[in-house]
Amino acid sequence: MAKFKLDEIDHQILDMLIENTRTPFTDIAKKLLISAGTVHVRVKKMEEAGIIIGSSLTLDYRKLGYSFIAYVGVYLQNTSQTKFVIERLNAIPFVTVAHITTGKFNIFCKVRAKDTQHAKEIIFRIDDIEGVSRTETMISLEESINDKKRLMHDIFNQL
Amino acid sequence: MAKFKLDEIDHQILDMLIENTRTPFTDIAKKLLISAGTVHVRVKKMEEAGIIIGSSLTLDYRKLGYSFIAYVGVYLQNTSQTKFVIERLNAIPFVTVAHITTGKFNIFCKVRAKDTQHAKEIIFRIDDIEGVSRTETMISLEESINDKKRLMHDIFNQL
DNA sequence: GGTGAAACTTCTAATAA
DNA sequence: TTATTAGAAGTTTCACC
Repeated sequence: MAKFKLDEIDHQILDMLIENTRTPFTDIAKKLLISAGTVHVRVKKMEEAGIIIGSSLTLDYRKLGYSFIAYVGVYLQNTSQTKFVIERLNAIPFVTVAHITTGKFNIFCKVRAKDTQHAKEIIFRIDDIEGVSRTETMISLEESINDKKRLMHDIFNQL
Repeated sequence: MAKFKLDEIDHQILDMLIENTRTPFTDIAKKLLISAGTVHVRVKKMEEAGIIIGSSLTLDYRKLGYSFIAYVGVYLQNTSQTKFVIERLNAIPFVTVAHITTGKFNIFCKVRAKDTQHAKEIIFRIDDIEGVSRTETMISLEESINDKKRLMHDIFNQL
């Protein structure tokens, strides 16, 4: 995967858009002392380059009644079953993230649920997938850090 | 945390905006056979209710040279150190997520890095935090599932 | 609640520098 | 690459259902 070169202006534009996707280009232009047209052209280029994949809303799932987060480590009987198990995981509602991993677990996933009862149902469905030998659940008591914006800063402040 | 009641229209609006935050309200209105003003008012209400917290860009960090993802389980010497350790974690660049958890680990975090060398530096910084007894790293070989959009569907298709 | 239209703001593409 | 500009498009408000 090729590394794409962004300059300071691109960085600032991304910074403002990461904070709020709907920031008007005119506002960005004013702040960076460039024209709105330039902002438009640069954003378009970053989209074409595939740097900007898309945009999404951040919702408060707790307010929708979904306050429960757990990470579930999955042990497989055999790694050849990985692809199959991922497919099955993908079909289980409320499994929002899954990674194939090295280390302790073969697959590692994130579950969002209403409460412990609801989470139990989801985790049991994971346990029941053919090829899963056992799972280990880590319940989140608090999401203490979750900061996309800072990652951008970290990337740009690297030497 | 109170549960907020969203109707089918709100749901559809969120669905379209989760897919692309910049979807014009006029497009949404056309599709849902309501007026753009209504879309505007409903979005504003969801923002005021705190359901919509904000919006953010989705970037391809691999294209920026950051292809490495790892999850790090942190064991503490004593849970009373949790708050302190979280603060320290927050000061380490490229630690993008951290949860306080029950189960195996006391704290669980996600690291985004350039490569294994870079990741090593970050993980060593985590190991060095006072109060951390040891860590366990799970390297992501593949992010197989990561779907916010589906979560919304799951929530709305619940009985 | 919702609508439709007016007033206002922003976007976008073409042209020019 | 960037700036300007002007027409197109989108947003937001408001009087009225």
